[in-house]
Amino acid sequence: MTNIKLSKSEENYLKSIFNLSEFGNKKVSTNSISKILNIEPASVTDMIKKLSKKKLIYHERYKGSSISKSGIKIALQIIRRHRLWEVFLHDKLKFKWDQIHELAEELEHVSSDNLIDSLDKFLKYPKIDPHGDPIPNKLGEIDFVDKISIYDLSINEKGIVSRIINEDDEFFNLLKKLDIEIGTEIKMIDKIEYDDSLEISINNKSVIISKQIASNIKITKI
Amino acid sequence: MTNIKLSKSEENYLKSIFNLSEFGNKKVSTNSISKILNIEPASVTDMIKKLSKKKLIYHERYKGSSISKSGIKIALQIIRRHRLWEVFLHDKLKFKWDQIHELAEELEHVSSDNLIDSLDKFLKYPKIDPHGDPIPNKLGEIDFVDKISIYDLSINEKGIVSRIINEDDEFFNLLKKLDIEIGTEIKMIDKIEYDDSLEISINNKSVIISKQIASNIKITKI
DNA sequence: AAATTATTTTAGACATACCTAAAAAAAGAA
DNA sequence: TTCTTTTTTTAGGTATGTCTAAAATAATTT
Repeated sequence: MTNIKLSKSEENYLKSIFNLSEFGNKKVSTNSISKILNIEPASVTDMIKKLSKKKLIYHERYKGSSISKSGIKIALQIIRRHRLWEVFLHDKLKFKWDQIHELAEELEHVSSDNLIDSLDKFLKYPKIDPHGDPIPNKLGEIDFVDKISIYDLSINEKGIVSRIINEDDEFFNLLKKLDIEIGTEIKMIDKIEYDDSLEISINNKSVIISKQIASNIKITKI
Repeated sequence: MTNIKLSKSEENYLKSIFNLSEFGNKKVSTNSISKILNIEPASVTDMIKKLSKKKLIYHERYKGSSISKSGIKIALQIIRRHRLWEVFLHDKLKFKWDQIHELAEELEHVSSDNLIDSLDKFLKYPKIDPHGDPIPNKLGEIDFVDKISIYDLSINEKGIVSRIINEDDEFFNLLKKLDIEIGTEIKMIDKIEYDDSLEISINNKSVIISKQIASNIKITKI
């Protein structure tokens, strides 16, 4: 493996490009990278040239960028590091759910394979992070689990909360109040056509959640 | 507290200057910093100017630098972070003794008070790192323990290994073979005048260690 | 005390990763 | 299709942290 050590910036760009590309399937515009990283488009163009030269992405002038095989491989390792640190921060250091992302963003750039593999072992090889996102293994492989919208449950069907998409503070507090977190069992009681809200049961208590909340929660059927 | 966020480089310089200054008591030469950090003296001069402007050190042209009160405060926090990560790497991730320094060197620059305090709690507020060096608390206070040379034990007196100074691989392997690590109980059996070697007892087995080895091991009497 | 050597600083460069302003190309609207 | 708007790139600039070569100062030797 050609293991060139990337700078923190290069890693951040590569991760963003990977995320925007939907697993390498879509071309990514310069502007979209600019927006995600909060860096001016002109600077993004500079970095695109740099990553292209390293064959981590392909780029055609004025036509957007796509991530290469080796780019994907590296991006998955960065994501692996990020998510393992998130598990550590949440499960071991007892950080709240909405505080771990920022810290993991720093820790992910401390990149020793040895360190990450030991951390993985220490955490007992977790498959998902505290947001319900899957953690790539050493080889970059991901266990895909069928995640469906909460809407896809029929009346009286049950599911387990497996991913919570939104990350802001208010949303987090709301979910806490509702006793919803990753792993929570949910049963569909009723679908209210009028405003697309849902009546669901959590720990045998029935609550009504709005369309907006429901659409940010993914589940796996059981 | 004026909490200016320092760059990784600035932190490394400050830590080195603190270490060279013997707790702020000695002036530090540009050349000594240069040697420790493996950076040319000209570059060190540049950084000295920068840290002076921030009042973290004092500097008189051609006369050396000394670290300020606020510089010491920050240096101790960097050292705290470093040593806590070392405990984590050693005790939790099971890294060997001689591998932890390098990794902690990276992790120490991820500087969130919240993170470090949580790590401290998770590790149950350790007082010393795996090398036996004391860990400053949140306020920068250090528990000084009387560390004496192994030579100061009289015949039949006992002590606990509390610090191992040297860090190279060979020395580490030697100590492992002798079953000596931080916390090991040692009893003085005999002092051999001829070559200043010592006969000591470790776990009831008697061994002879050379002057060179003995001088790199500190103990506390019990 | 003068000469030599060592240390420290200045001066001028360079790479990285940003920026702004303006030009070039592509996309959308009239 | 031509005009307008949006996107992307180029050109030139800045701060950080490093470098080398040369000058200034301090320390040591003769």
